[in-house]
Amino acid sequence: MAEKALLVDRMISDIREGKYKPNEKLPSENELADEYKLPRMVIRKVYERLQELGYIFSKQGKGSYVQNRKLQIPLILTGDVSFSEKMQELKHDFRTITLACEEIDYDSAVYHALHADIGEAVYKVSRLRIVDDCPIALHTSFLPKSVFNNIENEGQQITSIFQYYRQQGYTEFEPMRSQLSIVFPNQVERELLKCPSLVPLLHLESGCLDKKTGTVLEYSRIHYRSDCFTYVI
Amino acid sequence: MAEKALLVDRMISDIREGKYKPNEKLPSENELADEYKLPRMVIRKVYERLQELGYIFSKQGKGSYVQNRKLQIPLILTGDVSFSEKMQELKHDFRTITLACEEIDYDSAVYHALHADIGEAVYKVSRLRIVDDCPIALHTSFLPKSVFNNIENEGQQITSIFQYYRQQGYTEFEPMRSQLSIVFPNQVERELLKCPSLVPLLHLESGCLDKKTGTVLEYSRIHYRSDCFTYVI
DNA sequence: TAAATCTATCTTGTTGCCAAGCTGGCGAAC
DNA sequence: GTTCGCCAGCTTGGCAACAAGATAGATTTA
Repeated sequence: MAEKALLVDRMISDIREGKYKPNEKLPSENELADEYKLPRMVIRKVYERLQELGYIFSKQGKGSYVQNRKLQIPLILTGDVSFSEKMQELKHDFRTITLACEEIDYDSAVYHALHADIGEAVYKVSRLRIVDDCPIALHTSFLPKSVFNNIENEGQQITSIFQYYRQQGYTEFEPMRSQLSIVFPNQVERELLKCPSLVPLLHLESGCLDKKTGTVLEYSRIHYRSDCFTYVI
Repeated sequence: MAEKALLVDRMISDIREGKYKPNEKLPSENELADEYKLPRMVIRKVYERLQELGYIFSKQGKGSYVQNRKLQIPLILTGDVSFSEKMQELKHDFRTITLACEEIDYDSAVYHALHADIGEAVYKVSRLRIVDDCPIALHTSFLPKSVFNNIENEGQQITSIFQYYRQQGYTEFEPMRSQLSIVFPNQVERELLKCPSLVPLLHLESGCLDKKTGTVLEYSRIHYRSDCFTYVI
């Protein structure tokens, strides 16, 4: 089965180097099987893997084709510039869809990060980041009602959290230490981000403090598609 | 085929939550197939996926078993503390194996990063980082001979690059801006890091300057196993 | 001639059967 | 009683034959 992994590596190199162009038809499974003297099932598994990694797509009865390459956006991970501002600087067609704004049940991890008590109301604001019509990040913010007391009405309108801070009178804020990890998308994330199951997501957990009072304004979890970004730290 | 992805998600949750303990035998393919009323091939694909993600292993004639979970090491990505020093602080059994120290042919990316001219000699030092007998990172440093003129003899002995800087008289240095991306391991990386093909690697590209003169001391590429770390930035 | 239909042959997708490996139990041999 | 060997029945692994979809060209039909 090492043959399979080797062939996958090779095909990915070929696609990245442009030996196969976007939308170009790849050799049929039988052709490749003959060429490499391997059973067709091995080639099938290679093609299935390439599909789930997002490099190709296959159509029954027709063949397998190279998928269009994704855009590569350089993204500054540190610093106190908001996501919206970062994107607009890069002159991409950027927009945000607010998926939900609702009060959540008690969750120890979230409440602990916000320094919130059990009784306190906390709102979850989920937003989908879309660049050039391609969903590229899922942004979930947790906001305490004690800090943003009209959140249930205003939450839907938020596109940039930093802008919202300023509207609420918090002009100087400070990002908290971020935790970064790599995960694979679950079903909901696969659907929202329109990505196959083997596209790793860069998961960033962070928060934001009010500089004056030290109050925790926000705790956030962001999932970035790792195939759309190069990150700068 | 959505059934497959769903089952994979579910089994991963079950394993992470400890519903299946390490080395515990999982239900046989036929048992699961009967339980979920799915063809055995679907279950087979689920188990194959879990294998390549490193969650389980299968033995022909015996069954499928839960893999021991990997250690989770919090790793500070920024800052000017060396990898060796970071590890020793965390009281892990840490060691480094130097795989190679050799002059490289001209490579535009490397030479550009080092501000080196075409004629100049550049050495590549490859090191494997091992924590608790588990290889967890592959560290490739590119060092110009003009800065480290006895590198061909001393390269094999380097375990900590920062220590080597100091030995060579560079006492104050400054990390350059790092680029971060997510990749899957190629064959060499799979073998060295002893990881299956679907463990994402966190690829960190960086460099180091001498603070006094501004000379580029080093350009480095590090591949971390993403399943062994949580990163702090 | 032109349009419709059929068919051969290519593609990817699916399935069921058999091979290979392991284990425990039964029974023959000593 | 003990040991060895055989075999039935489980496991995972692999493959070949078949199904289903697409298409181009020949054939039929109006």
